[in-house]
Amino acid sequence: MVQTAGVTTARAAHRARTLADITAIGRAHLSTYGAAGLSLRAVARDLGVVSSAVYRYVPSRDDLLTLLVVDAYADLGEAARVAEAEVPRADHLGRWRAVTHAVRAWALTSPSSYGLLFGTPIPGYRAPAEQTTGPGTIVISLLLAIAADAQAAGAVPSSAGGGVPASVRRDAERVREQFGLALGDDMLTAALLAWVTLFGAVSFEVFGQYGPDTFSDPAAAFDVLVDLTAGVLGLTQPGPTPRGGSAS
Amino acid sequence: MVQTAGVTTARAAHRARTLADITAIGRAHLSTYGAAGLSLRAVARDLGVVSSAVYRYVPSRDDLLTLLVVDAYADLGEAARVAEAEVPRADHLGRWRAVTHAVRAWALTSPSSYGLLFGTPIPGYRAPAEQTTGPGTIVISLLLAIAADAQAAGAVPSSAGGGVPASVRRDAERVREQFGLALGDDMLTAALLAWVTLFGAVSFEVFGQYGPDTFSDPAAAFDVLVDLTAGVLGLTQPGPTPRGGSAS
DNA sequence: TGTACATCAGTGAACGCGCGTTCACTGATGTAC
DNA sequence: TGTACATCAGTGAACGCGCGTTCACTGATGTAC
Repeated sequence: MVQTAGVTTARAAHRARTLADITAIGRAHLSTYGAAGLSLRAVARDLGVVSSAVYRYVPSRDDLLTLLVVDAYADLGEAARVAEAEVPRADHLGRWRAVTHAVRAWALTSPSSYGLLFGTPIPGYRAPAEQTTGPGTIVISLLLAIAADAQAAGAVPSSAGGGVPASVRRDAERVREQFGLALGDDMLTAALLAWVTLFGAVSFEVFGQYGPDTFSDPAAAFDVLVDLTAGVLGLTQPGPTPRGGSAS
Repeated sequence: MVQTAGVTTARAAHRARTLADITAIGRAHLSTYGAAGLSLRAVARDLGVVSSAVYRYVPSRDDLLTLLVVDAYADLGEAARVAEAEVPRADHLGRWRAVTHAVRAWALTSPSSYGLLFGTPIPGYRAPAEQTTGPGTIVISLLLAIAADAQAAGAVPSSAGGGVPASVRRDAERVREQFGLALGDDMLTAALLAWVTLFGAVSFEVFGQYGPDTFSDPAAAFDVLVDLTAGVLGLTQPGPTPRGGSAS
């Protein structure tokens, strides 16, 4: 049985299970009716319970949405983390591919959850930052860590033709502090490009924005994009074990 | 007064105006209630008319959505076309910037229309391809035309590290035929990257996916991304008038 | 120019539906002594 | 181990609301002769 840590009464166990059921049903409804069509009454119906009963678990419809948002971020983050952890640390390109593939795979299996996180905002609903920033930050953290490791190993990113304007350099400084990573401005803007491209590509595919017959093999097209952005980052094939690569 | 071509009775003029009013109200409601919350009754109320009256103009709720989709695509396409037309033909980078800036500007002024086109699909609604493919294809056409001109003028795009797989090469061939443009595989994949990045960046900004304080000047960050992708395409500053650039 | 008929815009009532949320309640589970 | 009380899960009725769509209708506008 599912149990939370520590002492667990039958009541607490039941409560945890019911809450998990509600989340699961909510996620299913999300894909059928969309976020705007998510309804506590319909969830109650599927749970086999009278509509007012779910108010014992979820204070309001918007709180159910928040539950689903947090759940989705955690799911996505976990998928990316696990995939990335399986690749040798020194294989930066491999780690990069692992994260991007994990994001795409997760999005394709949970398109509506993906839409909840990265699609059109729901009018009248605002995800509470306190519960959201933690799990919502995992993927970008992984990407930036890889970029930092690659830079330390000597990777040279492309730089923007026009140079990096002052305002963006200041923003970059803040990001460096927030994540505690030593990343050059060029590497950071290259990582920004890669991040944006990753989610742009996944959105196009998941939301059906490519024409219906544009790609016979969307996975292959995705790989081309990933490799192109990896090139901008200066990531290369594993290469001979780098012992003590010189960082600038 | 607004008139359609040819003979126009007072009734026809009134009809055209009312239909335009319905579209305008629909667009406004889109931003307030979202696509899923768009309601014929609410539109009728704002139009100052009983709910059944709008059925004289729009056969159903979904048809109103289609009206808005087509309207939005046309609007976006027109904005991009006008902006691009103002730049000298030989200034490929300038044309590229014009299109990307126009897309971003349009999205920021009409976020909900942008969301309708490029956000989460609406469950149970599928835009009819016949009415949609024409106007929905303008932006990518403009971008590909610029890429083709740049290639003809000798621009050298970056190529993907792993090479372009066979399936994508076949897809590329189909795109070349569809648009009637002579574009190398590398240039085409670079254009794909740029296209995806453009809409990825705009979506992140319009949908509020960047953290709240990530960019003090989002326009500057956008420019960095555009310049980076322009670099991948091999676009450069205008340069001396190219008379008779050698195309392969 | 004048009349007779056809077309169309808008009305008002009705259909059957679903929604979020509150409230007083019953009965089961948990806890303190 | 046994009892008395507190906590909690779930019920059922009710509130007031909005929705899409259909239908028979009135009265104004357009057209053919």
